[in-house]
Amino acid sequence: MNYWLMKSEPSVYSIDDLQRDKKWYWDGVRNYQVRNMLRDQMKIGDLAFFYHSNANPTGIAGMIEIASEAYPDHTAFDPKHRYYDPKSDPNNPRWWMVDVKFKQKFSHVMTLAELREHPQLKDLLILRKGNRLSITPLTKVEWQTILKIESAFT
DNA sequence: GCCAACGTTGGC
DNA sequence: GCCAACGTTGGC
Repeated sequence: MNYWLMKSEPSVYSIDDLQRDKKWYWDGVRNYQVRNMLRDQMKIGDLAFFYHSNANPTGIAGMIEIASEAYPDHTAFDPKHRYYDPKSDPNNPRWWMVDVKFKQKFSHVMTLAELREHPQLKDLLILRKGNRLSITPLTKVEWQTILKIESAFT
């Protein structure tokens, strides 16, 4: 069982969209480091926080579950799609995606400033300067700390 | 909108 | 293989 944090711009796809859809595919990963984690380490049943980036407010908006093994990201094959990549060959796909399921929407968006207040989260990758990976792993302690912060609001 | 940080591209 | 130029991410 692994724990993740997955970023999405809510203007593209938000926790509310996933709550409506129940289950969706996580497309658009176009970074090799993220691709490798998604393809090689993500397992069905892993849990992830859904993070809203480039938003107001930005922060953790809810919890989701990985619902499939990785499979080829078909949006890379579609010339009309915003995530099209001519270098991804259907016979040897460069980019991969997983399915995700809605679990829970947080009572509030947990901002970076709020996360920074907790010493247990000092090594959280998204708090590190310059970290731009759209998917990052969390330790179990980090995962539980964030859940505990959230539960204090409910 | 600004800009720091980082990834990718391509000339050499 | 180096590295400058360029593009993208994402907080603020």
